[in-house]
Amino acid sequence: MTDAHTSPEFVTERIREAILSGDLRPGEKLHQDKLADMLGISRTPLRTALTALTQSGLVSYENNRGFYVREFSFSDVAGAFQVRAELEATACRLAASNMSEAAEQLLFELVEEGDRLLSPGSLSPENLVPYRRMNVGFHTAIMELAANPWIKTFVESLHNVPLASDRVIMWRDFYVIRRSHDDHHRIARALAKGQGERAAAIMREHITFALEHLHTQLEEYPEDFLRVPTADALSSKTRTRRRHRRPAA
Amino acid sequence: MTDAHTSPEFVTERIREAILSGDLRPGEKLHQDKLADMLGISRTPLRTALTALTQSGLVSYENNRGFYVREFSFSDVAGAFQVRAELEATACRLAASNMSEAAEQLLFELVEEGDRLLSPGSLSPENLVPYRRMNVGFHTAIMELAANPWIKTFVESLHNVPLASDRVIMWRDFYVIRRSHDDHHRIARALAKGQGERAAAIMREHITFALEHLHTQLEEYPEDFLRVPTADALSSKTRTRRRHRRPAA
DNA sequence: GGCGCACATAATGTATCCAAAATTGTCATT
DNA sequence: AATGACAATTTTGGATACATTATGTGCGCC
Repeated sequence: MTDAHTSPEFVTERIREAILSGDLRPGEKLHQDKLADMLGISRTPLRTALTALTQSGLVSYENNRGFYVREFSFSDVAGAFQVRAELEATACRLAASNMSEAAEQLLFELVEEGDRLLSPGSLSPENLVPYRRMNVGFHTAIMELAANPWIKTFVESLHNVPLASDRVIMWRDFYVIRRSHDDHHRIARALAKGQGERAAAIMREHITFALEHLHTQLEEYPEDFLRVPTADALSSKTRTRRRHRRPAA
Repeated sequence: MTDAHTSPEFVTERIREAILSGDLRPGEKLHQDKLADMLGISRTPLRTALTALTQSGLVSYENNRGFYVREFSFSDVAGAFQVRAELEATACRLAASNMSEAAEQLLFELVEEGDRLLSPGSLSPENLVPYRRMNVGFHTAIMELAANPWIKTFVESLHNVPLASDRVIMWRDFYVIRRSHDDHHRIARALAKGQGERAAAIMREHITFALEHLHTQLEEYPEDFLRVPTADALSSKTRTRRRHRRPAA
């Protein structure tokens, strides 16, 4: 079991994963009875999960017509990168004024961790998850140093936009990764020296380029991004709940 | 009546108003039974409203302990202004590339409307609401011209931070308003000429100054911001629903 | 007299039930 | 055969009942 304590919390995460991973397809109707059955809960907690997801933008809702997996256009994705670039650039600017010994050290440790993972000259599949963790950690650390909770909040919600999340990255071309991690180096150094504006500029470009690169990748290898939904990804491990049954007819 | 069609939508708005206006005080416990009774609905739609408000940040929630009106520190408010300044500045930069005849005209009409309202040399109380509408309209128009839905989404959610919303403004000093509206003039002109970077700079300062001014106002006239909750602001106009009652006690 | 445990109470969380709305399918009419 | 109205069915929305978790109180024990 995960450490989510109440079922809405739990199933929210579950459904979010299903949507981001493509198991639930954009536009698909989220049938309350069926979903509740699959997840082994009743409709009440499911509905709270769905309204939460609606607010966070992953799900759309129409009055008396129910919930649907929200569809994102490429322009939505592009917009998410644009805003993320600005927000994280701002985070750099702010973080520069809040640097401490400990903060500096944390950033450099993360960067070194990245160096270790990339040192073989390629990113092996088993290092992919650690690298992603390092990457998320680096960006998160800066947003926390910025000491402005809104930045982190909004960036997190942008990570809910399917292709804008860090789960899709460009592992095809090692040079791109290396260069991207080089940005991390420079950002860390700039922050350590209190060069907030410089760090911001590098960060803006760091993210802007990621969008550009995603765009070219999408055109060259579109199949990489069309996830085929696995059959019954949502069926719960717990026995499927026995539903109310009328005595007889 | 508002045009909210379903009861969660309706009561969400109702509770949001109550919180932003100060009728529900920061930190106050949101008792489900009592609130549902006051609003004349059952706990089910109330809970969906509360989870929605939780997601949008106005309400906090603890597992099995219920909902509370979220408390904001001044630093939260300041952070909201900071981020809003960046987001709306970005909106200007983007809008500059999307200007059309109609867009230009819309902005100038809004600015002229503001001129009319300020022409008496002071802002009379009955013009306060129209001026606020004009102001919101102006900022919204630019965000829409930016054609990046995330900006508008996030800025709207920042307006949920009590003192960061446009409902609190500095009507004490007419010169401040006049100068603020002068910013609108310059922003409109800059955008019309395609000077995105200039518009962005003005907008950033426009909002940054609003924070600074709020800060000084808070120190000088703190009583203006301590709203005394009206006795039973939430009791519904419709007859209060008769709740389940135990036989006797 | 203070601390802690146990029970009572109250409030939250979830399931079920009922009502209202929407969708679908059928039939009659043109 | 196509279209529109109407009925049947499905599905959602809301209310209530039930279960579970927190909390407050009192009693006993140390």
